[in-house]
Amino acid sequence: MHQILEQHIRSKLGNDTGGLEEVISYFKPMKLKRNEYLLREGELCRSCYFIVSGAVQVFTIDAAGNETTRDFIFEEQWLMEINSFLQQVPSKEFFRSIEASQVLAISREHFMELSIRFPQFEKMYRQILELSYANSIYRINTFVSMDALERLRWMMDNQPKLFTRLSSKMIASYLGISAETYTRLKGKL
Amino acid sequence: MHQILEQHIRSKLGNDTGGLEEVISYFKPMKLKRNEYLLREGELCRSCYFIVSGAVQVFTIDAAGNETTRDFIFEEQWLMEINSFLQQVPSKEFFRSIEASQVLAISREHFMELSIRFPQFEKMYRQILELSYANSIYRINTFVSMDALERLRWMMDNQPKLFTRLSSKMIASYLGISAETYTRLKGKL
DNA sequence: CAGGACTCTTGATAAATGTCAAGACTTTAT
DNA sequence: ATAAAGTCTTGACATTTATCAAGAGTCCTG
Repeated sequence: MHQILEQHIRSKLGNDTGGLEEVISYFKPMKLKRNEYLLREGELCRSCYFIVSGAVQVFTIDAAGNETTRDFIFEEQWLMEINSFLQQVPSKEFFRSIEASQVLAISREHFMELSIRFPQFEKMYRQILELSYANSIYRINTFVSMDALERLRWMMDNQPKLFTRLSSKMIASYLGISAETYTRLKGKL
Repeated sequence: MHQILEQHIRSKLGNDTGGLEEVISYFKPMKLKRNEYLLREGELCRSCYFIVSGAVQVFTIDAAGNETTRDFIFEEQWLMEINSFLQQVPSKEFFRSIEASQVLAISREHFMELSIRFPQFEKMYRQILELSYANSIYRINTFVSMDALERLRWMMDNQPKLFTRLSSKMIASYLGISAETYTRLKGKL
């Protein structure tokens, strides 16, 4: 598992990766079955996760018990509840595996230490923030301006891989619509 | 104008602000009347902006000509179209002043230079990214899971200041609903 | 392999929201 | 000061989407 993380970091930073072995040594491997929780609402997000294989759903549950999905995290992607992780306040989100997954976890304390000791680690963190933020802006703009059918078309055009890994229920939850509406929209395409 | 930026940076970084005067000297002042554009869809975002006074609307226009607002940026907040700024690809968003505003602008080239030469500048940039990203996540989660009335209630509870500065049309655009629906929802509260 | 849980679909109906039109009012520009 | 443009509201109606219910198929799990 650590080798995949090493390759990932090299692909982000190129060859200027002094101390990479030590950095990687702080990541602890975890194995998840399907439907295991990495984080629940109300808990503190104490770790940053790198998904080596598998997939994790990031979602909230509203007062009526409905799940809505903010994002899916697949292999070679990073995962944290940034507000809870940075401010150590209760998480608003759940993280749950939707496939058997291999994960590398680094504690908040080690993460902060590495950010200070290895400027290249901080640089990579900043790059991940930039990418995540840019993606979240796309999500806001598509979601606020489009109706359900347009959002589905947008998803098919821009994130077709999601359809190969996710159940209809998951896709509906990501689109912010009921499973029934999703079934009906599929019929229109 | 530069003094306000200086205070802002000190409030973010504390006293470890070596080189602050040089950093600030790269910011060029601009004055905007109401309804002037800082950025249009299709253009490259060549600058990062610090709003000294006034307010700017960040919005997109869809195929039907409808405007939807991603965010409002007020005094002492930062503004950029991050994807266009970093990748130098065409912007998807418009930036337009909704009040007469004073703005400090730093070019992409100077921004990159300062990030390399002044680690404290990069640190502040990272803090702004973290905050912006965390805010965008709240926006996604509230928007995807709530209906229009719930979103209005959320906005009144969490961002009451917006109602003191913005027209009904602006608020409706931020909530992702028509102006007529906004009028009717107000009647329910 | 048998039962139970879950998924997907379809129908009927209700609720939410958009669109179009019109009028009163306010702001802006000349 | 006045005309033009924009804002806010209300009504009528159409469209979109949710909710509830039921059934067929699938997948776990003991």
